[in-house]
Amino acid sequence: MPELPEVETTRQGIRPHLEGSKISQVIIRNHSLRWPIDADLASILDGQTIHSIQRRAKYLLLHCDTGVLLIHLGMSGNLRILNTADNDEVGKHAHVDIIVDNGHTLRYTDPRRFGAILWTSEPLSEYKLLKDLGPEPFTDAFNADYLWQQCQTRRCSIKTLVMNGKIVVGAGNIYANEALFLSGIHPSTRANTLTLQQCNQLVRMIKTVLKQAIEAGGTTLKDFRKSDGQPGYFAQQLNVYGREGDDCPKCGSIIQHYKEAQRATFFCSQCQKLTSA
DNA sequence: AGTATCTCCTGCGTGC
DNA sequence: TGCACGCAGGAGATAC
Repeated sequence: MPELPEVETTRQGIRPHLEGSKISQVIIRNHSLRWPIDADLASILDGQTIHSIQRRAKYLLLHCDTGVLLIHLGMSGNLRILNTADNDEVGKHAHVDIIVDNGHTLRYTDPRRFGAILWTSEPLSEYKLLKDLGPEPFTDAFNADYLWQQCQTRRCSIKTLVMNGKIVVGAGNIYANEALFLSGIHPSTRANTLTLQQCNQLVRMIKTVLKQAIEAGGTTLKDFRKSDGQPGYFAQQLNVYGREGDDCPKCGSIIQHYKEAQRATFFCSQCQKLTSA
């Protein structure tokens, strides 16, 4: 399941093959993603140059001549770089091919179709899906004071808060679990009861765990593959996520599992005490 | 404004 | 072996 590290890994993988290239053909086999793909997308993109590929939250942004192509991988989306000449077998869920003039094809595959491919020619700062997003986790804007301020007016659990893209982007379920474990904070702790010191620790751990995951090439649980088809290796570094019943790597207690706001939540009851309800 | 719930979809694991 | 079923999950939409 692609979270920020997986999206960033994908960006780094596809960028060298696409930046500066010109789109020569777009094949859309299935328009039905989370939102329907623009019926005119193929003709809009035809002949445009991909100038740069950036990332905002979990959106990949392909800056073209007259606008930006936004790609979200959803739950099961995946981008691969293929050699156009190879004529690779088109899988059941290979919904879109973007063929460029340097011999490469960008193929979007997404079994669950929770992802999105959207076109916009308006400034990104005004684009609906991006304008209300919180800071990127690696920027200085995401710091202890900021998080603590955000916590003050909210009674939701700290795990829910951290996963809220309006607070900070990129901390999905896996990494929220991991960062809370490394911070020694119980996932159900009410946000407005966190101390500044806890916020400081949590901010540092979110940055740390996301950075380590990017360095490992992302987390491959079921279906994530990097753009070259290889899995990421961060799953081997997970302390609590998916490890219900295992020994806590810090203290040896048993890792617990429950649902917090509909999401699978893992923690160590010794290392992550609930300080207040 | 903040929070909880619903929703999209397919593949996989489980139990019979 | 096969089927029915439940579940996972990012994040926008919707209802309080």
